[in-house]
This record gives sequence, structure tokens and C-alpha cells, in this order.
Amino acid sequence: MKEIRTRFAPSPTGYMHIGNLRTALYAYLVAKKNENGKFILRIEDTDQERLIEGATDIIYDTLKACGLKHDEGPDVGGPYGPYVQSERVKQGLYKEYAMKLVEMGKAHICFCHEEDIQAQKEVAEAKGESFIYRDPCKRLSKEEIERRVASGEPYVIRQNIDPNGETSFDDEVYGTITVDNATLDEMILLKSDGFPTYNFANVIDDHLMEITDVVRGNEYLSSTPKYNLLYEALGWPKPRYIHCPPVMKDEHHKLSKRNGDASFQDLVAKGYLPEAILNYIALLGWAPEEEREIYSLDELAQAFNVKRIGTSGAIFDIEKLKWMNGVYMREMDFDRYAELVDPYIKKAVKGPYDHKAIAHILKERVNILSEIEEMLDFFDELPDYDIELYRNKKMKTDPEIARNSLIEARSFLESIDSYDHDTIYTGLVDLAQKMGVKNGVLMYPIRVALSGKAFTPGGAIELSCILGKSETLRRIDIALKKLS
RNA sequence: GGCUCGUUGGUGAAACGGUUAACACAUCGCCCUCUCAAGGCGACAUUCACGGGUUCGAAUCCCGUACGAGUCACCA
Repeated sequence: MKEIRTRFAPSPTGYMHIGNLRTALYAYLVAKKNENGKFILRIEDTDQERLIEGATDIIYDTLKACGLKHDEGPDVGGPYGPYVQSERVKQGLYKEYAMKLVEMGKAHICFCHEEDIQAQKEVAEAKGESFIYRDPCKRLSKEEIERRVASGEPYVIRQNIDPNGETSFDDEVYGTITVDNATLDEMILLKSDGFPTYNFANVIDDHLMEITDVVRGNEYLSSTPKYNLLYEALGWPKPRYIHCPPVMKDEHHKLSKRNGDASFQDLVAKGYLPEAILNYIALLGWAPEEEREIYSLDELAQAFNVKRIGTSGAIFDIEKLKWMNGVYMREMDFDRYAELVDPYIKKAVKGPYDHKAIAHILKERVNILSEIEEMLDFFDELPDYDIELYRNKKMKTDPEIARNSLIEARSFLESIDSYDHDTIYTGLVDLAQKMGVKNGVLMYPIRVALSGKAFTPGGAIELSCILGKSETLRRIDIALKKLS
């Protein structure tokens, strides 16, 4: 069986947005589902005006962070290079093929001005007519063309399309799509600056790089027939097409970096894990056969099936990502977790407290890393709080009861020598029993006294262990003073 | 406007002519519990955009309507 080759072909124009990343993921999965599948990175920088410095590095960094390792690309090389289109332009590659098409009568040289065409289009639209550009340059004589080219007049090369008949293609996701050739416009293949358009370059490069499966967004669905006409003109085999539905921001809008919608790096900065992001976006537009949602990248490659990619847009739901990120956090190996979380703990806690122990109480409670700082803000400095905090219906306490609990707890805590979790726990539970109250009546006030907060990561005993005996007693004294 | 595509609960979605229309997130209860989380249990679409048709039987097939998206760039 022929080797499956897919490619991710972004243009370096800024941040990596989520829809783009998902396309890269799917392309990767299509390739890696097969043992010898190859995933190729190609940089499409044919629009010299939109290039943004550093954008290529963002692409490399994102793929790397996600574990989407490419087998061939500008940075890793490969037998089909160069993998950057601007470098291929220098080799005269695209112009050569464009001229070949002109010779075959499948394309022509055009001297028209962009503004003229635009004006004609506006007139037509104003009249409510549909506009297909009929290029007068098609009727120019060979001599005139040669003369004008020789005189240095700028020109583009346009595809020739016979308006008779129809063109159809099979998409693995959307099925067979047929269009009337009369509705196809004769697109520009080679721009006047000598660079190819995406429309042309992608056909040439996909063929030259022997891409077998073209994975891309469904915005290309309507131009695919034109690409196929090019493949046919050149006598090349067509790839399999896998068009993906869009990732939406809401019902009506696609996710776009333009509106400040979440990019991959924004999400990482907010404390989401790359593997969770990847897992989540895999599920936007694709559903596994099994009733399961948590998949590592390798598992995704195993389970992936193009036939189960959907056709309608999927809204990106940050709430579900948050949940999934939490699953990854909770299931993570503790040592790795402690390491991951440590910078955040360091930022929030300067005091001499055991960061490993803090990581422990955080483990089951954090969904995204950026929540950590606020969760730990009471360690260094006990916040000022209202004694009404001690009133809690469920815990059956109020300021009066809390005062009594704290007095009893204080004398017990002061009396013990080994200040560890088990000693404190059993002692306090015994105490509650002796006092004839539920554990909460004793524990809740202690936790509030130690943190000044209604909710904390960790319970009273865990917090007390981390803070240590003297700090615990100090904070209880503060509480007692407030309550008296 | 032309062409192409799409439409199952708030969200992601399953179902491939016959099920009480899965499952997950969110939401709401209850349980567990030293708070909150986590975890456990339960509730949540008499209905699959709408209208016709085919069929013993339709979310699933066909036709139409509505709404939405994409595209019609010397952007990708």
C-alpha cells in the first residue's frame, strides 16, 4: 500500500489559532493512523505583504508543544524540499509550470488591472447580477502578448476554464460535490510579482511533495473543483480530500484571532495544558467510536477515523476544556504535577512553607493553572475578614459557637508535641466527640481562622500542618480577639 | 445576488429505516465530607429547523421552505 502523506501548510501571519491547530492535528492523525504515514510541514509565505516576523517560530513552537512532530519540513529537511514556498519561487518552479499551462492552452497571460476588474464587479453587483470575469486578454494575439511582455508590462497568469460541462470531486467528509463549470472563475495562478497564489502553489506543491491526503478547512470546498481542473490539465493524480468543518466562536462566527479569540498560546498562558487542549479540539468535529473522551495523542492516532468527522461547525466551549484540563491535572503523576505547579506556588507563597504539601492540597482542586495564585493568597498574609464568616448553616456554627470551638482546639493544639496530620486529626475528632458536636463545628472555625476565607484548598488540618504550630496558634489568637 | 455546504437539548455529540433519542460538559437536586473541589447517585430533548412525501414504520430516504455558514481577492 502506498505511503500516506499529509501536510500542514500554514502561512506565517501571526498566532496559531485553534481552528488552524485542529486542522494540523487532523492532518497529523490521518498520517499517523498508518504505520508509515508521514506528516509534512510546509510554510506558505507567498503573500509577502502579510508576513509577520517570528510567526514561523510560533508555528514550530506550537507543533512542538503539542507533540505534533513533522517528518519533513523547513527545519528538519526531507527529500522534497525546500519546504518554504518563497524558496521554491527562487527556483522558478511555479513560473515554469504556469508557462507550461499557457503553452497547453490551459492558462493565459493577462494584463488587466486589478482596479478595472474590481470596478466592473461593483457595477455588476449594483445591478444584482452575478459576476464572472471574462478576460479580454484571452483574445490577444501571440505577437501582442510577446511585445507587451518584452516591454516590461506587468502581467499575471490566469487559469483557463471551459465554461461547458461540470466538475465534481469526492470529499471524504462531505461526499460528492458537483459544480457547473460556468460558475467557476478563472483564477490567477501567478501574481505580477512572480509569486504564485495559494490556489496554484498548493496544487503544484502537493503534487511535487506527493501528498496523498489533503486535509484543510471547508472554506476551500468551493475552490477545489478549480484545483482539480489544474490536476487534470497537468495530467497529475488527484489527492484524497478531507475538508474539515469550522470551529466556531458562537453560532454565527468562526473562531478568529482577529477578535482576540483564544489562540493556542493564549490558552497555554491561562494555564491550560497542551495535551488537554489537543484532546479537546480533537473532539470538535470528530467523535470516536467508543464512549470515551480522554485520549492521548497516540491513542487519538489509533482511534481516528476520517469517516467520523462531522460536517457542521462546532462551537468552542471553554467550560468543557476547563473540565478536561482538570482531568489531566488530577490524573497527572504527582512529581510532574508538583514541578508544573511550583512556579505558581512560588508566585503566591513567599513564606517558609512546604511547597510539596501545598501541591498536594492543590492536586484535586485545580482545573487551570492560573487559578492557583488566588487560591493560595492567604498563606503569606491572613486577610482581614468579617466574623460573620463563622456563621455557616451547614456546619452548624456561628461566631459564638466558633469562639468556643477555637478555645478548645487551641488548648489541644498547644498541648501536642508532634505536629503532624494524624495526631491532629485524631485529637480533634476525639475532642469533637467529647464536646458532643459534629466534626464540622470544630473544623470549620479552625479553617476560617487559619485562612480568613470560606473556601480553601485543603481542610483545617492540612492547612494547620503546612502553617505549623506557632503560626496556627497565632492565627487562632487573632480569631479569638476578633470574636471576643 | 450566483454557486457550494450545513441545521439532533445551553455546548460537544451518538444513532447509519424499528432504542425509553447514547454519552460527555454545563445546570439543578441528593449523598459523601474538616470548607471547596473531586467522587457517587439522580433530574434535565414526548422530540431531532419547518412543511410535505415514500414506508407497516423516518432524526435517519426524497422534495420544498426557512435560517445559517463558506466562496465568488494579484489572502490563504
